[in-house]
Amino acid sequence: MLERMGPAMREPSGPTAGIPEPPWYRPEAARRAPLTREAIVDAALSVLDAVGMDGLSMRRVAQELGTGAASLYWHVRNKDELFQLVFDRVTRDVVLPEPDSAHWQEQLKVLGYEMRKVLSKHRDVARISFGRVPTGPQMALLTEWLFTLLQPTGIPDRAIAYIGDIAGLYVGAFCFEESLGLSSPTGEDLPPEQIVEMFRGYMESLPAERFPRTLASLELIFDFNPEDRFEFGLDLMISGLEKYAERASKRTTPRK
Amino acid sequence: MLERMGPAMREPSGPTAGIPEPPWYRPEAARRAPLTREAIVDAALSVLDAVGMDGLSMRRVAQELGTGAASLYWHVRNKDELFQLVFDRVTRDVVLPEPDSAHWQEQLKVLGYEMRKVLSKHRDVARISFGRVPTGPQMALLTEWLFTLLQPTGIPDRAIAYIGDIAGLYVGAFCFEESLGLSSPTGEDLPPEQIVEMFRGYMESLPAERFPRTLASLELIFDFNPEDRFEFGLDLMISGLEKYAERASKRTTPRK
DNA sequence: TCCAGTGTCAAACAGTGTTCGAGTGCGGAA
DNA sequence: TTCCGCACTCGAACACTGTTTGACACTGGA
Repeated sequence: MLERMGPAMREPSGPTAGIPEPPWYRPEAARRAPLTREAIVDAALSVLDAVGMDGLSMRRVAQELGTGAASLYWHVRNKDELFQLVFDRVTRDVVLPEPDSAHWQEQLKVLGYEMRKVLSKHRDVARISFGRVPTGPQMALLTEWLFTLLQPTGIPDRAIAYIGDIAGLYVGAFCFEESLGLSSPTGEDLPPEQIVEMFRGYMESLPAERFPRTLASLELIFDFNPEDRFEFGLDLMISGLEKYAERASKRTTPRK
Repeated sequence: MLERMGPAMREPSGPTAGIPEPPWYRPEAARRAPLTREAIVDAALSVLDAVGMDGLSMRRVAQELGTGAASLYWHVRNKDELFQLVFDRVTRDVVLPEPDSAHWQEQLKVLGYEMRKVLSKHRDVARISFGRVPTGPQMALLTEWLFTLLQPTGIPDRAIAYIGDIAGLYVGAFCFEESLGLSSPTGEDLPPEQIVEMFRGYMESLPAERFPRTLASLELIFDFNPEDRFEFGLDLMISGLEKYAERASKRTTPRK
């Protein structure tokens, strides 16, 4: 007695149920793309956009592909590797301008914005990216680009090596926090504006004699403009770097 | 027929098994501290140190307290609130020096180190902290401290409001990444030095004609000295801030 | 003596990542 | 043509997870 049916007979029940289909008509194969790493990453990205990182389960990704969770494990070692693949796929989209050392400040800023754009393109990708290093060609290209851009400015190599790391950390962290939104400290999930209101109410209740400056600047503290804040951080790092460049150029062309 | 036994009879099996104990001798009550929010947070911290954030489950925390998971939910809304409580508890330990505007650079650095110290005291706390805002008195004190320290330097209020945010982001992100360690891009878990070796091997295999600078600086790129890197980032932000202070002091006491 | 309220907790629920092993179809060798 | 091994699929199961339910115990006050 046959317990398992061939693919042609595994059709949804209906008026044609039980009637075998001709062997050359294989609806499953036609309906879905072949199961490859690429296809799985695509599916994972759709799921991510639809339900976010917390909602993404192997079963959900498999469902997107019209198959079962176990099938994914032939192509992917585990969920973490899948996330890494998603991350690698997404970071492929970073495009770097031709390095121009004369305008290194602007170009660093462009890099920052570019990374932010890419991390914000798909939901929760920033969260996935965090604590993950882009391995592969993309990282190599970026490293070379950074050195090409900054070496002529006199910034020491060690600082260049560090800045790549730290800028990545900053942009990643910023986007991560942004994508998380703020969560209620009491654990319930409330609309964000209500949470902000909670915070604000608490801050306003502080005793004026102990917190005069905080209270006077409440407007600024609660004026969350992500664009400004992001740019401020970038500017901070870039003008920090300028010191290295200046010091180096002074050494090269002393004016004394 | 009694299906449930009283606490005095739920003793571990052994030679005394089955023999009732006098009612005034209640070993459970004596053995464990009363179940309070404080006690739960304590237990969570021990569990965290023992098995890390991924290993921490409500059942595990309950076990630490000699009870069941359900009991925790009377005191704590959910796991997320428990994490927030742990975070609040840990950040209470941040101590700030008396603000001294004449040495604001050093003091900002001290703040950075202090935050890093606190986040590194317990395992995975940095991970928990991320995307979480310290609410409550600690945040208020820190905000007031920052304004007190920086307003006399001429740094504009808006920049002060931003820097608190961004510095927190930086330190949190740094410790987070540090606490994660690096994870293999293929998802298997390997000893860190082996992963570094993988990366390095890949980088060394790059074609020399396209990646001359990267290859020349490989030593620097793979010289991961966390202390240096952390300090570099702090310095970057602080010297970035100095520009604001300089500009402001020039405006106040013009030398032209 | 009763009662309301605070607190406890076994059992169950719906979900997770991952593994196992039986089963499939296909390319190529015999 | 027959057969075999291999790449691949996937239902079922395992050992977990966070959280809810509802019955129960205990305590202080009326």
